[in-house]
Amino acid sequence: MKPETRKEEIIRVAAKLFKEKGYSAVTMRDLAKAMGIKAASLYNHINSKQDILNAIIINLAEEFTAGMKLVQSSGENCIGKLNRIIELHVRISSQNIYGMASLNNDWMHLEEKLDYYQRLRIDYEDDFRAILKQGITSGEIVDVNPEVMMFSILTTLRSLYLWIPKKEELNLEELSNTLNQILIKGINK
Amino acid sequence: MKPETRKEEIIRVAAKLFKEKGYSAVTMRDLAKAMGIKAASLYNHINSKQDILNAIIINLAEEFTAGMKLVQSSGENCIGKLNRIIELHVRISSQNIYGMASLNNDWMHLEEKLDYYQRLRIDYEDDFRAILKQGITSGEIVDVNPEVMMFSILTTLRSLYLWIPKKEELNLEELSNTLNQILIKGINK
DNA sequence: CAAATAAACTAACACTTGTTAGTTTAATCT
DNA sequence: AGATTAAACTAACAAGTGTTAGTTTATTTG
Repeated sequence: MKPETRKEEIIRVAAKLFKEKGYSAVTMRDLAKAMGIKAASLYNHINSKQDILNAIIINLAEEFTAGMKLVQSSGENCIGKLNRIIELHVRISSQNIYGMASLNNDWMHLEEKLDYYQRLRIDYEDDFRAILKQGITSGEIVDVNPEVMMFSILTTLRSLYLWIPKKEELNLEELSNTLNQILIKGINK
Repeated sequence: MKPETRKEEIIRVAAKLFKEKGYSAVTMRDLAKAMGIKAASLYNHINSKQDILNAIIINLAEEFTAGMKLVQSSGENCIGKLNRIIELHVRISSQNIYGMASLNNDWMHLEEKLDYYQRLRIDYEDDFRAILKQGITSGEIVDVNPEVMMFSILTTLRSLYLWIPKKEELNLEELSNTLNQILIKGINK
């Protein structure tokens, strides 16, 4: 593990502040104070406030996309793929508690990167939906509206960051298993 | 139905803008432009930007609290109460698509009303948890970690506002039924 | 018609915003 | 030791912020 650069440190601290107050409510002076320096000094390391948000969100979105591609090529059946998607979200969310807040709540402030983010998001949902539909066709899962199924599962998974920090006693493997029971058993035939 | 006052109209339009960009990113000049007047004119009707947010969030939070009290006194069994809670969220969310965004994403900017809001929220979750635990004790629902169950169900219900507007073809009763199948069948014995 | 009221307006305020320019300090390389 | 570089600093900017004061306009009421 190479040590964190100053730029990475700024982005990490920014993500924490963005989670607490949202991107728009965090000023560069707030961020500087949290770093123990003056606002102008931040610009030795980053180009703009906007670039910090871009880095946080796009890195995460690409990580989810890469994870989905692995799931698709895993050769598992539908239920197995859904299990893997749950594990994917549990892992990324637990490693990026702060960044996930920006991904969920501040993506609309992306500006130049907005179109690219939305493309990744739509593709991810298309891939997810395809897995569900294939599972319905093959008779693996119950024939319920796949949009509602996807919404229910994805919303829960996308909000894990809100909840994981409150439950230190629960280990992540146990969390994956419990979510699997709750989210998947209800649609498994 | 009495006609909407100018103040109510401002709050309604503000909620819409808050959903699109978040409370902090919406300026009083943005709101005025959306109303077709100048920013200063808003103050003939409202006391402050803060008061608009308070009105949006606290009204909704109290509506949820009142709904939960009705569910508690309904005399239904655990599964029946959970069904009613789903219907409660579907109803309130579909009637307050914009306000629900503020409730979920901008509650941290409440200031004076923050403690009161958090009290309502904690009480609501305590009531919800009590229903689940009682269901586990009575053998009505599966013995899975009730925290994870509650998180999964509540997160989905709290995010309905994101999704209802995209699915005009799905009527609300059908939505309640489908959610009931997905969220509850997985924990029903 | 006169008076009262609701609701808009213009102008301005004190403060905060992201960012730039230029400079100083301390550590690292040759 | 001298040169380079990383990373902080002070000072300032132009624009935007929520809000207030005082005024005008149009509608409603007595």
